[in-house]
Amino acid sequence: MNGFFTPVSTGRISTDIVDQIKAAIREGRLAPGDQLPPERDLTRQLGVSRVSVRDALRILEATGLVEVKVGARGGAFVTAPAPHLVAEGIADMLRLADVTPSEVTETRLVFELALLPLACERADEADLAALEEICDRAEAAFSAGAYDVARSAEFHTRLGGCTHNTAVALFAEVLQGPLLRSLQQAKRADPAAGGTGLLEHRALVDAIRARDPERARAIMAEHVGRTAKRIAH
Amino acid sequence: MNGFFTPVSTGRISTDIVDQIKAAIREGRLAPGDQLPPERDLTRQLGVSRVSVRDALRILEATGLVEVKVGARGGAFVTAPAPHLVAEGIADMLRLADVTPSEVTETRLVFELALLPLACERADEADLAALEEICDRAEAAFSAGAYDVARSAEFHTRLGGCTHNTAVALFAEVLQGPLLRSLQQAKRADPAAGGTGLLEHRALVDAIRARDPERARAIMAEHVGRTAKRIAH
DNA sequence: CCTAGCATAATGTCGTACCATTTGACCCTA
DNA sequence: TAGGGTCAAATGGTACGACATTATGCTAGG
Repeated sequence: MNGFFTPVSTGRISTDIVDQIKAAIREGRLAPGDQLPPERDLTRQLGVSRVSVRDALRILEATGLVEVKVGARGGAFVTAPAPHLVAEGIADMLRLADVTPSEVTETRLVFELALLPLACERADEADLAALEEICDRAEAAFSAGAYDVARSAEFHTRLGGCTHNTAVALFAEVLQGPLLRSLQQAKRADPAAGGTGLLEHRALVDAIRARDPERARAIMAEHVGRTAKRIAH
Repeated sequence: MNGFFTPVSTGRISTDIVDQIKAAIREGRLAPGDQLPPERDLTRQLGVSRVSVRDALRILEATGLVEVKVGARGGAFVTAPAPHLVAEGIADMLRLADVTPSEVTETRLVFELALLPLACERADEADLAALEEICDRAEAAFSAGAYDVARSAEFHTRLGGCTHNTAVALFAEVLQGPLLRSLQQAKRADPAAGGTGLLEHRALVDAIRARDPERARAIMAEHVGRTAKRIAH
């Protein structure tokens, strides 16, 4: 006699709508760039009120699955992926989880060391050129006294891109974000540290160009290791 | 709980509210478990309409920062971290980003290999016991023909916990989720593979108990490497 | 014929009022 | 004391209207 009745509806209408649209995306009925019907149309098609539709769109937007533009020819568009949104979400979570900056730095140490062999193997000329260019700009900024951790993060993020593995690149980027705030304070306390870091960035590019994972690992261990020491825990 | 929030001005109102509450959480004025004022109170405190407040709550909920309960004594509560929410978000994102399962597996390979030295160094008796216990249950399930990738994921997630680094553990967990679907298909194609995997899990625990990072790395490389091969890309 | 500027329509955003639903707390009775 | 019923607090949902923003097309003047 069990199992005769099934739950009639899952609590909230908006989550139903979200699930429907997510499913449509998963199954390829909606692809990035596609436009969803206007709110007022969805209201009619789904037989719900505009508020519910809006709620659903807010959720999808927060998840990074759609982007909403206002005005004529506006509306909800299925987005190409927006890594920075996920990065921010993870950052929020890390903060809530009472993750200490030193823990994040340790994670960086582990992860960036591990991806170096891949980077050495796969980096192409475009990658190397991009890294060099970042170094150039960073050094110019340093001379002008405008160097900050954001530039350093740019280098490390691009380094992740050298693996030509989207997932690795995404995580590399994510690991930069949460740190910026606490690092920015550390940097002010020790403004000279930036110069050494820049030299190491250069050396790192050379090691990758030479396809020498061991040398790259040694440099990176020193480089991020010093950052770890600079962070009081 | 009065006077916590100030009226808003620019852009989309809901995002302003989200930012205010996020800031309150970041600065510790709101901690996990705390309850936000009711929608209608926030409406008055912020000088906006319920629609905006609701939008903000939906966004915060989708981000995993608050949980909304209905009914008396209900309302919006700042949540303890909800890794599975972010994991799901990342899964969606990875799908959209055209990340192939083999790319995710490669990331796992890189990351899990790198965290082994930490795990070997820091695993305590409780960690080892937990891993053994997972192995026990997995083997029992295997004998009963009920072994699936979720059990394997459990082992790998707990392995991340052995580093005693919250951030590392979180990433290890997150990396399991997106794969489950595609792996489930692969497993069906080769049901015998599970047994070998279980033996390797045992061997891995032994290596960690012996504080032998090299042996652990060798086993893990073989273990995840075979998974990588099993995934067509 | 071409261009600047304005009118218009499409679309999301915000506000208000009202009713429905859920759920815990309290009280009342057997 | 146990059980159930009622109440109140809170979110969930609907309807309608007004406003803001933007692309497009039309018109008037050069």
